[in-house]
Amino acid sequence: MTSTYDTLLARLQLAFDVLESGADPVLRTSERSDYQANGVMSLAKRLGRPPREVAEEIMGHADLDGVATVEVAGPGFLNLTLIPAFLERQLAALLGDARLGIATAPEPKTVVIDYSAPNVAKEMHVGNLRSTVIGDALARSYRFAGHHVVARNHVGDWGTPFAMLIEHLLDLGDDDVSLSIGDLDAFYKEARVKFDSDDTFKERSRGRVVALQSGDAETLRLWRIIVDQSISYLDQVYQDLGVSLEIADVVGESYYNDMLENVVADLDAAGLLVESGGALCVFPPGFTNRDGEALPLIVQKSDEGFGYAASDLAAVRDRVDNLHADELLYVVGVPQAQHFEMVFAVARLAGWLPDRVRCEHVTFGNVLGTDRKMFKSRSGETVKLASLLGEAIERADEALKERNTDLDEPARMDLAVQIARAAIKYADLSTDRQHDYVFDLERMIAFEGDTGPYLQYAHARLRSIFRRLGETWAPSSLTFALEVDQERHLALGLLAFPEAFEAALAHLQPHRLCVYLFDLAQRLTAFYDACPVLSSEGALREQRLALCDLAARTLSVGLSVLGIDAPEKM
RNA sequence: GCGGCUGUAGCUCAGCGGAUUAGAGCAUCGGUCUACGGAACCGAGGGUCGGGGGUUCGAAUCCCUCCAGCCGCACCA
Repeated sequence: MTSTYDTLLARLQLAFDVLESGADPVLRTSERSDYQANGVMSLAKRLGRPPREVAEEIMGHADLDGVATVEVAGPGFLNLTLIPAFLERQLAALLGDARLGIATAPEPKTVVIDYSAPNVAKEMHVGNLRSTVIGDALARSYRFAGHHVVARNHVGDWGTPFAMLIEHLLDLGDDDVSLSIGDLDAFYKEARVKFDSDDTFKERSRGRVVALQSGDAETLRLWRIIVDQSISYLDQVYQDLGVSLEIADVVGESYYNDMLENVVADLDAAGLLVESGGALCVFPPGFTNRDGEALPLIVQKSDEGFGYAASDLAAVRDRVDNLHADELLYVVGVPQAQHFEMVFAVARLAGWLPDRVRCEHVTFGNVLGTDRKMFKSRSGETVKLASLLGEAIERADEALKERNTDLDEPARMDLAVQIARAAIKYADLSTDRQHDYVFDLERMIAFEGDTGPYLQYAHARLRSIFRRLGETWAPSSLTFALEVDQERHLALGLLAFPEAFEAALAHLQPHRLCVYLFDLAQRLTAFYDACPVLSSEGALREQRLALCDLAARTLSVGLSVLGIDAPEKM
């Protein structure tokens, strides 16, 4: 089906084109009417004509028969009101559409999304939360839109830290490995302490780096042990969190080791490589350091080791050449902005990143505590993801107990997990990802307000209607006749799902979808209050059931695209 | 110093390709229904959109400047 928005846009576009080809109608949903087109204002300015006059003229050209009525409002807005028959027809089409009006991409793209990327040797902590949650929401959204998503979990699994860990493992003995690195964090910290305080240990580690990078068999065997252990731990965390990343998506720094020499050689052959202070660098134009001098991207360090710039460049090549990416997305914190700008610039210079490939650093802000400082535990340590989720589950479970639900223990625990994940993910996704946000478990897990659990509850309420219905209800071709304001208001909300979804995707801003879903939930509860469903009769009852069905499906799909569960009961 | 980001109701946030009375949630106060669905709904108060200047018929939104805070600026990723 063609979405309501697209239908209106197409017709307005024809009218705008008459005055200026390609002029954007700037069509938006409106509080004053159903939709409004603001594009007249800027068009009038370009044309040097009075806006109202331009608006009148466009109105004359616009063929909106049977779709909407238009009036010029204020200085020159076009306020559009859908004609009931059209609205009702769109609704009926929506009812029969499993995708709720969202089109499948006509030209599916291969989108490589780099996200999560924890350090393999450490336990996952809040610092990994946003990349993981946002990246997963984007991955799911792209998949739903019909694109081919390749998730890349670019874990830190190489270099000096690993040499250090290997030496530590040797000290402990590797016969009972699961025991010795059972607690990853402790293991890492022990190694770190030795590295910092023990010069012989440090020396051994240095030597071990060389052995690692040159592919020494025994070293690699030990490395494997640590990495495998860590990855299975990571996999558990992703499962607990309900994140779609799989073990196969883990393609860490180590993967690119064999490609690094070619990166250097090819940059050199392209005449881009410059030696500076013993390091091999590329100086992309436009980057300077604090003294105003050209800033290098260091590809190979003076000790001949490779920095992360080298592996990032190798990854670009691999993703473009071997994965045939049309889009590269890097969901990584904003502190790395300059690094990525430089990597992308160098990749473009080297011809590894053709113009046709969209390449974007998807940044995000920090997670803050309620004191507005970086989120830390009471004792000042970084908070582990597992304990964060654990606390959220506990709170959710307590809340469920209070509600005195008839759930048995395992079912209640299962539900608590779904609620906890929703609370944490929604809080992260519902504000503009570029801003910092305050992590306040109490607020985010509340069942009232703009929270994940509230949306889940809105969905569950709808599902309970169908449960109480007793019989199976299937959407059939209905004729709608929306007479109550709240019905119409809800219907308009349902019709607006495609543009909300597409805006979130186009701007890589999941919060736009969150804002939409919360608004829909509010329309829904207002409808609930005003319109009895089960106690109404005949065609009215069918119509209201259909609205409930659509709302439930919209919430369910919307949440699932964000990576949030929509339980049937709460 | 250079570059980037942030500053909107008591609190947490939307809105920022300029435009019709600046929105929401929480909190506060006041209501609603014989609550099949109620963890609901309705309403009210509360904002010189950090300050100042500019562009414009019109600025929270664009430009400049100042203030406050955060981040990055060559061999750790």
